[in-house]
Amino acid sequence: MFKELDPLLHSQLRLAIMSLLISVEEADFVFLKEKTKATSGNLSVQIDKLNEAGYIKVTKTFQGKMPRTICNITSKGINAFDTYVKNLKTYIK
Amino acid sequence: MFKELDPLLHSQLRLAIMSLLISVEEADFVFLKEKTKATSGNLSVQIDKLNEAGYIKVTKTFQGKMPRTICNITSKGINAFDTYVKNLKTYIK
DNA sequence: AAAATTTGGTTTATAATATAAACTACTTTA
DNA sequence: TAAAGTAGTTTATATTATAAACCAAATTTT
Repeated sequence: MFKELDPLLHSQLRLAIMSLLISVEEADFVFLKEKTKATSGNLSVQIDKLNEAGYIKVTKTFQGKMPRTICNITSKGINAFDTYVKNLKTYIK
Repeated sequence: MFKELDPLLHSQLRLAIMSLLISVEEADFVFLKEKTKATSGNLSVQIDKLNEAGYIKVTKTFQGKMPRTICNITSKGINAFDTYVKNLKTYIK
């Protein structure tokens, strides 16, 4: 019947982040913030959660003198996203 | 870009309830409980929320001597569900 | 016919989550 | 050098989801 929905992905902002990362393979904090229209605080927290779950990889560098946070999706993340979408379809079909 | 997801529908259990009601047009508490595998308490609360939003109509009757709670989806509910699905696709496409 | 169990729920307490607001540290501009 | 901007993080709070406890009536068991 209905499949379980990964609670980590069943969140509007985290899903948006993953959706972006799956298509671009690399995005920084500013880019994600613009695209998702999220506040910095919310974005920061949700990036952390995805990172801790191993769904994305976060690299903190400096662009000249300014900090820069780069995110990439991992294969684990791609997998989780695909499964989430598959399971979601049991609800909306 | 990404469309807003109705928070009332972006919940695993409420989405499952709506998904069921959209296909059967009438279901009682026991049926919904079986199909969703939810606990009674959780189901009771979520039915209330959908009812208060006007997404479903709840009718409490008696089946012989036992109480029976019947739920139907409303046209407002059908609309909200359709919009939710449409908006969701901006994330998973 | 009591006692125990089941049915069909509701209410309440608690844990988890999302989000905004406040803050930090540094840089650039006036 | 003071004000404003950038790129975030931390913390506090409001919301949500969920489970546990409860209730009233019906049914079954002993």
